Formats: sequence, structure tokens, C-alpha cells
Amino acid sequence: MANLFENISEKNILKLKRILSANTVKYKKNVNILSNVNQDNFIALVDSGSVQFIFNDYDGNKTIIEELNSGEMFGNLISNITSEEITCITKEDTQITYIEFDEITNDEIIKNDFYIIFIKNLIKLLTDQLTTRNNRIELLTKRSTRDKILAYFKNESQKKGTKKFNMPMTFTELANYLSVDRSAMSREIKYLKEEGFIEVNGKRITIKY
Amino acid sequence: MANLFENISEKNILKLKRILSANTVKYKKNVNILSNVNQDNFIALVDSGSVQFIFNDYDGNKTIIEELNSGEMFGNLISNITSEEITCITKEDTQITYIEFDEITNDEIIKNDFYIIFIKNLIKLLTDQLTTRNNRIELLTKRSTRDKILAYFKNESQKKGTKKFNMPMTFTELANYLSVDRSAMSREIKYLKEEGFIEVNGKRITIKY
DNA sequence: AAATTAATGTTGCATTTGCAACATTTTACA
DNA sequence: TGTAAAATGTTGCAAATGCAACATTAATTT
Repeated sequence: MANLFENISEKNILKLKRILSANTVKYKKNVNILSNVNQDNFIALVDSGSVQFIFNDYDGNKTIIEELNSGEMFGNLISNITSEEITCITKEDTQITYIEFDEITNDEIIKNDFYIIFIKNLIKLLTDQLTTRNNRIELLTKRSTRDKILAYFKNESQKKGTKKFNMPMTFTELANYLSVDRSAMSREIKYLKEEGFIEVNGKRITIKY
Repeated sequence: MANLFENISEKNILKLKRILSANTVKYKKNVNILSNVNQDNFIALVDSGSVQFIFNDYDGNKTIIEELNSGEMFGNLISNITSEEITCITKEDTQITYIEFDEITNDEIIKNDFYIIFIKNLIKLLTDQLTTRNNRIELLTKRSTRDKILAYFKNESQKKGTKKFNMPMTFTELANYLSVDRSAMSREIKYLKEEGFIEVNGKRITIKY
């Protein structure tokens, strides 16, 4: 995953962060950080660790809207976090750097020649996130649980370039990601195994068609 | 919707387009333009008209991945259009401007003082698109057709700031957008009417709760 | 204005799915 | 390392959904 400070020297990163008035905060695991991010026009960089945006349904269902790992970014400018039902939880110990969005084009910063690199990195990050969203939408629009599972496996397989790969998340998380009932998904995977489409050993998936 | 050339004078827009080697193409209605966009690292601006990205399922189902209107942008850097099953169709007569992505930071362009405005516009466009995607994901992850419909209506209502509003698309398109069977959605809307949650007169929706 | 095409409304039926309620296994952590 | 918590597997059942096949209405095109 792209990094906002890629190809910028340590010295210049420090300078950049100072010019941007960047604010770095450390969080413990399983902490709700949304209270900290409920303000306008900022971006938040996940320096290390990971966070999950979870939608809490009125009848107790939880849906993972998205999961962001080290190097990724979010912000209410970007995520449009409006509903109170959405919480942002750290999955592990996590460090986050906050930057006011308007600072990104402030007078001082544009004098530096690393600015172009920074902007390129930022645009790359945004387009990567768009790609991530598009991929998920493509899965979510599949008509059946079976099609969602198969499409997900196909994607993973293509990403890894092999028909054998390890699931990067738990089945419980996958069910959330695909927005289907976990037990129904488990049942469907059983059928797929029985019908010889896939093999499953723990997190190891083998596509057989 | 934001525009890539907002707050830039006509004169400078022309200059910008020249420096970017922008290439403008006009299309008739219902034309498949994907063949033109199947190359690396470009962005495409919808100057006028609109296009739809449609996923053609192996068993004949069509799903609208996204619809882009005047002022919006796409590109394989952004949309990650890889599958051959996806086509991009003009919904009406449409004009599109293509820009090579690498040109965005070329040597000549960064000398101009309208460059910062351009970059701000670009980032705004990207974050707007991310917001659009996030909104759709939030709808798609709803467990039931009923919840999807209600969430969609609630969103539209909030956007317009009133409990009475006109649907900006047909019900057929809405079914695609929410990725549910059209007739099943029609049935569910009937139930919602019967139970007094909503009123429907043609495209005019009234939320009654 | 007539004709063609697209959109909408409806309903029976088979299938899929969510839900609940478990037992079992794996993982995390005190 | 022992215990608590999380993940996984399974299944019956009711409800939701997709599908197909229509009739009807609205919109577009010529």
C-alpha cells in the first residue's frame, strides 16, 4: 500500500509534518477513536496498526464498512462519516497522524520541491482507496452469497497470482466484508467444497476450477 | 459536483489543457467507450453528458457499477477496470476529455500559479468520488431489501433537506444500484406503502415516519 | 400520431438466506 | 499454561428474495 511520505527523506518528512502542523496520537488496542476525529476537513494517516469502521445496526448487527491498515488514510472529508451509528475502533495498538486538510496547500509548503512528490503520493493514496472501494462494490453487487464468495476467491487468487492462497482475514470478517450471514456463508462454503469447486484447509484456499 | 477546472479562468483552462496534452472526444448516445479507455494511467473527465459502468454477469444480469455525470471523472488508475465483463456506455451524447495521469505533475505545469487550484480541484474530485462509493457501500451492506430502500430514501431526504423529494433515477436503475431484483424491490415498496412508511406518486417520494 | 421500446406493477413458486441455538475448535492473554 | 474469548461448523425453520411470466402504463422515436 502506498505511503503518503514515500520517496521523501526523513529530514523532509519532519519538515513537512511541521509545516502541515501534523498531530500524531497513539492509541491502545480496541479503542474507539471516532470521538477524536469528529471534526471537519482533516485527513488521518494510519502510521502503524489498523482501524475498523463499524456500522452498528439498530438491531444489533455489526457491519465492517472498511478496514484501514498501516499506510492508509481516512478523514471525514473522505469518509463522510456522518451517522452516529458508525464507530472507528483500533484493531491493535495504533498510531495515527492527523493533518488539517487546508494545510495541504498552505503558502509555506508549496515552496518546497518535495511538494510535488507529496501531492503525487496523496493522489496515489486516494486512487488506491477508490480502487479498494470499487472492488468491494463489485463483490457486494453479486446476486448470491455463492457468487460473492467465488468472486472474492477469484480476486484474491488473481492478486496472488496462484490458485492456492491464504485468506488475509477470518471467515467471520469475510462474512462482514461480503455483508452476508456468517453461518449462511459457512454453509455455502461447505457446498462449494462438496461440489469440488474449492478446497479449504484452515485459512488456506485452493481454487479447483 | 466539483469540477476539475473550477476557479480557473477560461484562458488558463485552455493553457492547462494544452500543457496536459488533453484530448477531447465526443460520443453519441448508447456508445460503448471502454475500448477507448483501455490503456494505463489516464483520467477521463465527463465534460457533458453521462456514462454508466455496467457489469455483465455470465448469466445475463446487468449491474450498474457506477454512473458518472457531467463534471465527474474516471480512469483505470481510479476505477481499476480490469474485467472484460465491464462495459462503459454513454447514456446520452457525451463529451469526454482524456488526460495522461503522469502529465499532471509535468515540469511545465508546476510553474503556473493556477496549478495549486488545479491540484485542489483534483483532490476534491477524488474525495467526492470516495464519498460516493462509501455511501453506496453503506447501502449495499444493509441486510435486507427493505433496509436498503429505507436507507436510500433517508439519504436522499437528508440530501434534499425535506421529507418529500423526487427520485433522481428510475426504479429499475435503483434496483440495480441497490443490487436487488427489481420485482422484489417493487413488492417491498408496495409493503412499505401499505404499512404507511412512505408515499409514492410516480417519482415523488414522501417519507412518513 | 402511431409504433416501438422501456419502465412499472403483480404474483406464484422454488430457492436462498438470515436467524437462532448449539457444539467444537482455535486463539489470545493474564 | 490454564482460562476466557473468539472463531468455526452445523442445522432446522421461517422469512426474504430471485426468477419467470405476465399485463399495464409511460416514454421515446420516427
